[in-house]
Amino acid sequence: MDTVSPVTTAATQNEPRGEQTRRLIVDTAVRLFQEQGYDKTTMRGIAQAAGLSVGNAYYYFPSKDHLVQEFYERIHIDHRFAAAPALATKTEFAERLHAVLAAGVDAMAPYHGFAGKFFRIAADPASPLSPFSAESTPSRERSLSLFRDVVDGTTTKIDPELKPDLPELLWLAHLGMTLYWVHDRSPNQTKTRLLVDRAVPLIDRLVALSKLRVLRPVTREALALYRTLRPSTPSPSP
Amino acid sequence: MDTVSPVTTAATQNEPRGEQTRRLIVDTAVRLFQEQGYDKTTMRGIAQAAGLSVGNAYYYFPSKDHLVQEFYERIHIDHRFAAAPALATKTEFAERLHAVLAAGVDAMAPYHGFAGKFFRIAADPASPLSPFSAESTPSRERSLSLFRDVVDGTTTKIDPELKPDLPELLWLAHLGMTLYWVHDRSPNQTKTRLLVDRAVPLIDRLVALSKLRVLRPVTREALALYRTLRPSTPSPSP
DNA sequence: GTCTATAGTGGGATAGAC
DNA sequence: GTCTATCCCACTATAGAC
Repeated sequence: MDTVSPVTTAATQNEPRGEQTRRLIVDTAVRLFQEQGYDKTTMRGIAQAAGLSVGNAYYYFPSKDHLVQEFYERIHIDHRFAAAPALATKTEFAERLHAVLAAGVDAMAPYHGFAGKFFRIAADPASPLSPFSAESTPSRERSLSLFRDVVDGTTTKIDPELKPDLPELLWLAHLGMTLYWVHDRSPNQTKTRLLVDRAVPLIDRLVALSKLRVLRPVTREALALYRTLRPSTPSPSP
Repeated sequence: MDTVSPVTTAATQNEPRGEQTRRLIVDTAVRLFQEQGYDKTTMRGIAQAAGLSVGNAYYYFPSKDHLVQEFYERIHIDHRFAAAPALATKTEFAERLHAVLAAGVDAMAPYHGFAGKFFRIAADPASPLSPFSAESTPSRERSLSLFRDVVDGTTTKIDPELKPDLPELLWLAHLGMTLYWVHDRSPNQTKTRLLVDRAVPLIDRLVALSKLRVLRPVTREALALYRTLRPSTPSPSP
């Protein structure tokens, strides 16, 4: 319901020179995006509100789109924060997964209003902001580690054939959930929350069933296919 | 390998006046997009190359983005065309589905170069070009009908509980395939084609297995969840 | 209803002085 | 690192020709 966000971007002590300016720009941008939406917030507006020149903003961020990447950062921090307690205490796979996904929805909630806009940006595979791009490897890696944590920290028995790929598969599921969330117009994103509540037990059951004799060949083939076709680590841009 | 495209946009006989201009604009735009990409093609450029004024282009298309919607149209026509023979002759579910998906990849192939750009546009849920928007209902409906055709025309026995939702599910799978295709940098989109070749038998087996006793509850729950959460028909914009 | 010409607005991005 | 000035382009407005 209310925000989980602990992201106060203070701590302005003993900092590399431009770091303060950088933060000032991001803070202002984030605020304006929330107040007026992505499109109506102009670079001029951001610069003015921050008491800087436009050129200066571009000194730190090569494009307006790049300011969006800062959201990923902040959302991820909130996400980890909100998921931490459950990851530290729960041991069952389903519980851990549910906690992380639900925490994800909570972390994103404050930005739902203009989520479509930054989703639009992320959707372009040529964009450095695509979740699959080389440039976003660090943030992707951080996000992935959450799901590694889900898998590694559980006492639930998991098919050893599936286990190595499971974190990445869950991360993709999380991406899918986000895709649904972006399109979810229900109040407070109730439908996405319902999706999490009901999809997690399903996934849990599927993971359990994957060892089943009748399903074994299908599981094997699906996994093999995934390994063949999964996006390879992108080479850094030239 | 080579293009299937039969879309010669001729047939310029006895046509409502503006229809020719409209087509001229689209043809020019498509050509320029292919030659120089979406971003580098300007409205000025399109107008000039077509021998028209900018204002005239805007008379027919409210925005540059709207020109992209014409692609969907053309791709769909090519798609139907390429899929038609198989749909008329094959009777097995897997064969029919494979034909339609493979035809889809072929139909999109000529535009892969800048697919990311028009995908970016479609990704914004607020955009009228989103595949889920009210404004694109006709094109979505046309696309859906292809998959209805796949299901209705098969002699393969399909679980009656699944059958009514299957076309929409396949359409979503097609969307997913497109998402993969957009990110597929392999030459001639080999990986997407491989995905189709290997995913279709998997889907086929899953559809067959869905009746299985052990799986029945999972199938039921998954379907129920899908029905609850699937995007409702969007209300027309105010 | 179709089309031209022209002038103007606003905003993303850049060059180059300081 | 910061600023000012400038460019380019999507898009709008308008006034009028066919």
